[in-house]
Amino acid sequence: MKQSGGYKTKQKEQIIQYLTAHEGEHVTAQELSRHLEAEGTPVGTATIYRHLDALVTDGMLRKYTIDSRTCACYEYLPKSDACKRHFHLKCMACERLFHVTCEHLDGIEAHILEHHGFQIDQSKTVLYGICADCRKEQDGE
Amino acid sequence: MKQSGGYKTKQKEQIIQYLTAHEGEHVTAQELSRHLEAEGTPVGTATIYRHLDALVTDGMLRKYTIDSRTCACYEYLPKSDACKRHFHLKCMACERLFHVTCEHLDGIEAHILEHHGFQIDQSKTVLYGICADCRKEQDGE
DNA sequence: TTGCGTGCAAAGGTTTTGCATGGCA
DNA sequence: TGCCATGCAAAACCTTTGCACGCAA
Repeated sequence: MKQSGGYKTKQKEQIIQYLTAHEGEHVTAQELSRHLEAEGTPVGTATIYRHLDALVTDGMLRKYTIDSRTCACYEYLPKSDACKRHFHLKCMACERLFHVTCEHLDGIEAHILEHHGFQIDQSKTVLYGICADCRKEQDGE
Repeated sequence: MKQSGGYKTKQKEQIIQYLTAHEGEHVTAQELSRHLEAEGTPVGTATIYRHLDALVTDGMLRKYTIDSRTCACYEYLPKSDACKRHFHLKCMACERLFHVTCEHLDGIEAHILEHHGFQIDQSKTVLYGICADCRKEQDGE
C-alpha cells in the first residue's frame, strides 16, 4: 500500500491531524477548510481536495455522499479492522448521523450474503429512520 | 398525504410518465431533461428540479447519490404498500435494484428499534453492495 | 537542484433562486 | 380572473484543473 507517498508538508500534517482527531465523525471539505483557517493555518481548497482524494485512494479515508447533501463527506478509518465495520443510521428529523457497531447487524450482512447472494458494503450503506430523541418529541406533539 | 397538489400540466405529466416507466432504475435530472428534449417536449431545468423535489417530498420518488456520480439520482417508488415492507438492495456494479422481502430482515428493524432506539424507515433505506451475478464476474476476472 | 506540493484563479458541472410571463382551474 | 407553473438567466455551490512559485528531500 502506497502510504500517501511524497513529501511531508505542514499542510498535509494539519489535514491528517484534524481527520484523525475526528475519527468516527463525518467531515466535509468545507469544515476542514474552515477549521484550518480558524487555526491560523489556512490551506488552499485545491490542496485540501487533493489530499482528501489521495487519502481515500490510500484507504485511510472513506468518502460518502450523505442523503441530500450536495457535498461529500469524509471519515477517517482507524487502522484496526474491527472498527471499520459499522452501519450508519441517519435520522431524517434531526439529520444527525449515528454510528452503530453491533454483532447482530453483522449477522444481517452474513444472512443477506448467504440467503440472497448479496454482498453488502457497510461503508456505503446508510439506514434512514427516526432516532430515539426525535421519536420522543414527535410522540409528545 | 398531499398528492403533489397543484395544477395538472403537460410538463408534470411528462416527467411522471418517464419516471414511472423507469421504475426500479435510477434517473438523473440530466437524463430526464435530455429525454424530454428528445421527445420534442423540452422542459426547463428549473421546472424539472422543482418537480423532482416535490415528488420526493410527496414520497413518490426517492433521492439518492451514488458515490462516483456528481449528480443526484431519483427513483420512482411504486405505490404498492408492499414496497414499504421490504428492503432495497442496490448493486453498485450493475446498478440494478433488488427488492428483498425476508422475515429475517424484518428482524433488523425490530432489533435496531429495541437495542438502539432507532426506528428504521425501510422505504427510505437502500442497502448498497454487490449482487451475486457481479460478484461472480469479479471473481472470474 | 529536482520535482512534487501549494495556492490562486478560472473552469466545469449541478442545483437553486428571482422574476416576468404563460396556462390551469 | 386568480394563482400556480414555467422558463430564462443568473446566482450559489462544490469540485477540478492549469499554471507559476515555493519548499522538501
